[in-house]
Order: sequence, then structure tokens, then C-alpha cells
Amino acid sequence: MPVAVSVGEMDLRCATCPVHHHAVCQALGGLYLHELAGIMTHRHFEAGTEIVHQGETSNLFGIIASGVVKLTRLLPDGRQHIVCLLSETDCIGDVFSAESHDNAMCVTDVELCCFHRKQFDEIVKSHPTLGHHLLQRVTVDLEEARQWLTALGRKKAVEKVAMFIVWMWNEEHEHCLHAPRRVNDMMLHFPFSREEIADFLGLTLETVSRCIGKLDVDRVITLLNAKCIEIRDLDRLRQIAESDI
Amino acid sequence: MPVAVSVGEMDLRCATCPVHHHAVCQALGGLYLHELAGIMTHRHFEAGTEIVHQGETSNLFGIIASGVVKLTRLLPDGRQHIVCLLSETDCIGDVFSAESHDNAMCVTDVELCCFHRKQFDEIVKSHPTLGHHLLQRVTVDLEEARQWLTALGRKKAVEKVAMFIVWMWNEEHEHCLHAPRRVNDMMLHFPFSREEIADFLGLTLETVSRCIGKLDVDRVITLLNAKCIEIRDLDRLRQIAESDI
DNA sequence: CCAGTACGTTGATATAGGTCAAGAAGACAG
DNA sequence: CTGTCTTCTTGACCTATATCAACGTACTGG
Repeated sequence: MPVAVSVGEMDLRCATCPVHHHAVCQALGGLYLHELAGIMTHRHFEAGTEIVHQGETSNLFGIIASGVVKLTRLLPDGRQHIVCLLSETDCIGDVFSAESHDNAMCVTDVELCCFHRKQFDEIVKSHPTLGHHLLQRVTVDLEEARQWLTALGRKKAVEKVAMFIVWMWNEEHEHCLHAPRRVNDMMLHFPFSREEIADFLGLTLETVSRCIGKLDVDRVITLLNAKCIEIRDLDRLRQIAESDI
Repeated sequence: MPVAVSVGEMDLRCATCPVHHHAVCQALGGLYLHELAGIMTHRHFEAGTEIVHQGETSNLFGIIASGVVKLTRLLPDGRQHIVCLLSETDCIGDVFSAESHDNAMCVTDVELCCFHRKQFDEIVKSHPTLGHHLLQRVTVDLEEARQWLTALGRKKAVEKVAMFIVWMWNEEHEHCLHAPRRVNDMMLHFPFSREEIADFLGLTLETVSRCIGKLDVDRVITLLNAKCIEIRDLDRLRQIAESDI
């Protein structure tokens, strides 16, 4: 389901909906460019929808205003892997290449600020600060990818799952800083299914389930229900995640 | 072994040694900035030397003129993982953050063009084209990291090893385009030990050895000696690497 | 309230790859 | 050439995780 964004299609709601401006602004490091508003459209996607298809040519460059998106890759025999999980203010699509390396699928309902790749790139080219900021973002993404690389390459199942929980908790808190909630809350409600966690960590859903079970039994977390846990011992959880005995 | 690069320390050989200028020029997408020559020094590192240490603060930003560097991460209990293998024209160090996330170790002897992180960043800031080019490079690195992520998460040992061989072969050919050698040559001499390959692919050296053995028996490659193979059936090798039965 | 469906848990069993150990093959110094 | 060191290969065995299967639980629509 490719998303074509024509220039004339500018959605007037953008001008009146602070959510989208806020997301774009955050994504660009507090920098707000009026030119971008002019070429931005915004779209809603329901959970489970595919935004971009692997291998497909798409001119979409999007910034997530709300919701969670997974980037997945499918091997010829059906094995699947999630290479990245994106949320508020994260970017979908490559400024340089139109060919998408991965499927972008909505984990939850998603609000997306859409730009035409080339138009966005033009603006980037003419705004050094913006380019510099994007460089910083991609650098952070690369660092995060490398962190997961070591996890997938060298960590045990429980360590991976612990790492995933810590990571989710950090993500929550990061967004809390933007839109403060109860910061000390150890409750974590996550939108991912066991299978999604497994596909992200290179495990099977059964193993993920067992590992969460083990962390619960060991009193590191409390499993309130399938999609909601409470962190009981954050330090211990971090130690497990870092393979720090 | 942190590398301090003072402004006055400019190595005059830089002006006379085309290798270094060539590497920098390639790294920056054919763009050559005279300002960079002014702040560049070059250094030689022997195989096995550590250029930057994990967790250490270093102001080095380097471009590899020749040789191979591995970026490794060490877990508290000694498990190790190689997150990236770098060669000619690749960059070491982060423009933004002084703290290094990984060890940079020389796999072979290395010639490095060194810059002071902040000085380099200043020049990047004032040259939009350069910033844009770096963004493109990091984007490619991110894409490559994600490719390995799926490999580590979902591929079998033989598939990983096949992928590694194909990747090495591509790397060779990429560099051939710069300094043309026998392009049709199916011979591949690689500088990595079995342990390094294993640490990169999230396997053990024994498994790597067995997988190479299997590819040899299956007549996909010929193992000439421990560090030299001949690719017999590139298509088949690619199929295995892509998990394409 | 019930049937149907999707998702999660738990148990039994299989297996890919890890671990341990012994040789073989180079590389290098004397 | 010979002994020492390192790296690679090969074999035997073991374990973490995958696989297969059964059962629970929790929404959903009638």
C-alpha cells in the first residue's frame, strides 16, 4: 500500500493540529521549518497496516506523530526478523534511496507526517543545520543497531528479553521527558505480541514467553497480564540485560 | 592508546603522500577540502594494535587509508562481538560523541588519516555538501548493520558464513573498482582468523570451521588454505547466503 | 451467555550449534 | 632441520533453544 504524496495535496489540518507540528519539530531537534509545513501531509494508519512494502519503490519519507511501527525483513522461506521498532518522532524511509529494504508495518494505530522524499531532501540540502541534525539521528540509530547486534550475536535468551524490557522502559521514560507522566512508575504496558518480541530478538515466541515467566518467578518483574508488567528490581534487570553477573 | 591530534602537528608527508589524500577524497565522496589537509595527520598502526578503547573518551576521528579495522564489544564475562569491519575509506569514531562505544582494533597493519573530532565537525558544519555526504554514508552503514541483524537473528550457521564470504567478495570488488585488479578472479584471500569471523557472525570458531568445510565438500568453494578460498559457484553461494533454497 | 478465534503458557522431545579435547598444519626462531 | 607456538580441523558429547503439541485465557460478535 504505497503512499503517494502530491504537492498539491497539503492537508490543512496540519496547520491546526499541534500533534503533527510537535512531532516534526521534535524529530528535527527543535528546529521548525516553515517550508516543511508546506509540503507535509498527514495520514492515519490502522494497527496491522503495511505502510511500505519490502523491495518496493516508495517516495515516502515519514515522521511518526504517534503510534509504533516495526520494520521487518522476510527471508524467502518465511523466517522473519524485525530490524527496528519506531515510535513518536522517528523517521520512516531513506532520504537517498527510493527502494525500501524492509516492510514498515503498524504495530498500533499510527499518525504519520508524510513528505515526498525528494522534496524533503531538497530542503535538507538547503538547510545545513537540518542535515547535521539528521546525521546525528542516524548515528544514534546506528549505535542502537550495533547494540542489538551484540545482543543477537552473543547474549542468551533471558538476557535478550531483559534487555528488551529495559529498552522499552527507557523509551517510555524518554517520551515522558517530552510529555511528562509519572516518571517513577515501574508499570510497563507494551503493544507487542510475543511473536513480535521474538522476531525482534531472534527467538521463538515460546522462548520469549518462558523467559518472561522466569523473570517473573525470579521476582525481577511481575507479570500482571500478557501485555503489562511491573518492574520490581530495575537494577537486577539491568544487570541481567548487561550480562553482568 | 588514545590519539591526540594537535593542530601544529600536521604531518608534511600528507601533502606528498597520495594514498592519504586519495582515501580522504574517496571517503568524502570525491569531495576534497583543502581545510582538511591542514588539520590532518596520519599514523601507522600494527596489526593487533588497539586504536581506541571501549568506553574511553577519545577525540579521534579517523579515515582508513589502508588496512582492516574491527570494532568490537566486550561483555562483562568475556564474550566478545565484532559489530563492524572497516577498511579503506571507512571512518572510525563518531563526529558527535567523544565516548567510544567499542574497541577499534587493527586486524592488519593500518594507515589512518586522523582528525580532531571537533575540528572535523566544525568543517562539516560549514560545508553542507560534506554533511550531506556523511549522512549518506552513515545511512549505508545503518542499512548494512540491519542486514547483519537479520542474519544474526534468523539465519543458520552455514547461511551466515556464506553471507560473510559473499560480503568479503563484494568488498574486494568494490575496491577493485577504485584500484582495478583482476575483476573476474574468484580467489579470495582474507585477513580474518576463524575466531574473528565467529565473533562477527555470533558463532564459535569451530562452527565457522565446520561450515567452511561443508561449503568446500559441497563444491561451492574450494579451501586452498586456511586464509584463502576460491569461489566455485557464486550463484549457489549467494542462494545459500540469501536462504534461497 | 456462548462459540469462535487469536494469543499466551506449559510440557515433551529434537537438534543446531556450543563445549571440550586431541591432532594436524603452518609459521617462525634458533 | 627441529622444537615451540599458534591457528585450524575434526571428533565426541552436551545444552540452550527450537519444534511440536496440548491446553488456557481473553476478546469478539452473535
